[in-house]
Amino acid sequence: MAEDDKSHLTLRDVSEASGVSEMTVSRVLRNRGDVSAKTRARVLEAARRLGYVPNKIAGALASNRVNLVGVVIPSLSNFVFPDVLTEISRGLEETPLQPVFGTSHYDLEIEEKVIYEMLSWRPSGLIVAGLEHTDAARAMMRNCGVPVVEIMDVDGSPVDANVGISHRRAGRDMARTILAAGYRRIAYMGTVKAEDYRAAKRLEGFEQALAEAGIRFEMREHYAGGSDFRKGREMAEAVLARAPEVDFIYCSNDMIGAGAMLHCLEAGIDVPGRLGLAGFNGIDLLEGLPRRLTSMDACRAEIGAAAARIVAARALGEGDEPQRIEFAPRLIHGETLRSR
Amino acid sequence: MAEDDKSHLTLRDVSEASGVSEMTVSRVLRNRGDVSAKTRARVLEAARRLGYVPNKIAGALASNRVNLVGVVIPSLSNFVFPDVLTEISRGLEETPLQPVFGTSHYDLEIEEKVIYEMLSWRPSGLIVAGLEHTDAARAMMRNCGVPVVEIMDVDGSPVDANVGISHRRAGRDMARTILAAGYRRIAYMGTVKAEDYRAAKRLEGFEQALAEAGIRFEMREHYAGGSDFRKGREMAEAVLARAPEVDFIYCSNDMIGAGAMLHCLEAGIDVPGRLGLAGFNGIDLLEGLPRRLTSMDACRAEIGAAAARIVAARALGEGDEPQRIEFAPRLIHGETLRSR
DNA sequence: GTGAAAGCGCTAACAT
DNA sequence: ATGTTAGCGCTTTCAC
Repeated sequence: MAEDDKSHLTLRDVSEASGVSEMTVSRVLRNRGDVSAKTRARVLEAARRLGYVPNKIAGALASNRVNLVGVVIPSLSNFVFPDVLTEISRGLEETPLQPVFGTSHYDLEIEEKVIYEMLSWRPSGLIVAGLEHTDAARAMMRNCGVPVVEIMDVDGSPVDANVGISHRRAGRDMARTILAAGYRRIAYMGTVKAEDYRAAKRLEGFEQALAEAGIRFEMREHYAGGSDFRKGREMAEAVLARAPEVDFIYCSNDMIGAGAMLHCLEAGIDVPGRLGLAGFNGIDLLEGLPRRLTSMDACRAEIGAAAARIVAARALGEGDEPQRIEFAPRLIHGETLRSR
Repeated sequence: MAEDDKSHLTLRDVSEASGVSEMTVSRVLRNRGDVSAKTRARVLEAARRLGYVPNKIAGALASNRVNLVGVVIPSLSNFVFPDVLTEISRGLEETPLQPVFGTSHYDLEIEEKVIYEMLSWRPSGLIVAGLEHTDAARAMMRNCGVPVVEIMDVDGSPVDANVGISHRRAGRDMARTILAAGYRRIAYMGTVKAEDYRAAKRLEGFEQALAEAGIRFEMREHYAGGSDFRKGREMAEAVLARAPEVDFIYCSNDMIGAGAMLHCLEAGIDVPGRLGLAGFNGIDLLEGLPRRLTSMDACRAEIGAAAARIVAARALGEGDEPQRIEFAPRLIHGETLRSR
């Protein structure tokens, strides 16, 4: 392996190996312009033989085109976001665009840094979860010159395009459904994370609908950290111990909702007769639990797909997608809400 | 906003706005070399005022340094990988390196393309799940000139560094544990995906240990697609209908293991007395199910952290990490294996 | 159909 | 402590 000492092959190496000018080699490798079949074959053969991998850094600088789409989400350890990412990737598959992910850990300062990092690569577009950002982040997004889509949430003022659901409305609708089913003594179990703006909006909408019916939460139980079955169990137990009159627990997400359900079934509590339960997100992985949890679909697949379409359309100048899309969260009428 | 028509600000703009040479502006923005406090302040002020975002494409080309680490995994819709990603990110946090993710959908051809794409950005390192790759992919990784860490699995020949567990051994150990507990009529439930090499290796190790005890599977039930509770339930039901004598079901992952458990409990089957169950991965989100599933920890947090350390050490030329690490998968002795 | 020249926005290396 | 020069590896543009 007495190769040259330079760490990477360049177009020039392929040019020399094939006896074709750099320019034509470049054309062949990008499938651009007319190149005779013979030349093309010579070039491809040389490139393959050498194991040439084009340098996109140089290409991007020269062409001022970077086929990357930055995607900024709060976290990966939450069913919701991998789903959205998967859908965004799928939506970008038929385009030259490639998603690049970054996470903010539900921290707007970190989010600002991540957005800055992403923009410094001059991507063709940006997809960011949520409508809450630092002023600096908002300014960057406004001035970056590429399409920006804020996703998941529509309750607020987007910088540019926006695709999501109204979490306030999701909370309100769920409350009305629960009230219509006859439940009256309602408790809440949710995260304490003030930075989970969407959960907070759902709660707000929920409380508003309760207020309209002249009702207030019997109690609210908060938790920190990740969401799992165990936490849901423990919290449900605590709620029922402290407020045994409660006849419904509204949970900020499906994991703790499912945990609560497991606790209740084990404790011999009649669900949904004596106690109703609801979560949020419509996690289908949970199908197969003893009872199907009543929940609300966050439309994350649709949101990811739509965001990908909008970015692709704007970045590639094709089609013209609507720039504001609000999906209607669909109630998933499981078996933890009595149907009356 | 009658700004200039050029889409992005350059160093030159900041230079002109601050009356400092481009070079010094560059130094300030990178915290390199000595710059007087006064000049530094002037530059920073101008940069902030203009909203300048450096162009990393140009910087990378000029410096021949790209602080990106490519991470290639099969899928995001599988608990395992988000976990590993999170740990890799965390491990890279204190370094200038940034992870960039790509998924192969368990397809080696796609994996090859993703690796090619990643390498074309000239990253500082590469982390790839698994030891199975196309020849072309292997060649690229061997010649790319940056550290490559293959993770998750150690049963095979790595191109460069390697961190993982032996899935063959994991399967063998689990089989021995099960046999030691007195189970003899064993069935398998797992994916048909031939591309899930690690699951296949576990199965292989498991069968080998069975063979050593003169035992063969009573039956094997395969499924396609994602893993969820429902699938585990349905398959367990099918297994027990067709082979009622079975006293243990070994499941290729925790999700279907948990589904099987839920089915058995509901069907009034004594677990683990009449029937034992085991999965793989040690998914802690599942804690809180009616029974704790016996499983095996895949050490994914340790693997992610170690891979990050190796890449960082090699890319930044600090420390010297071992280049081959095999973790020992730890048995999680749940409540679905009788302890005798 | 092919090639030569210029330059993308930065940074390394060398002045001063 | 600050400035000048050259050039990273490609693509654009224009000439042939």
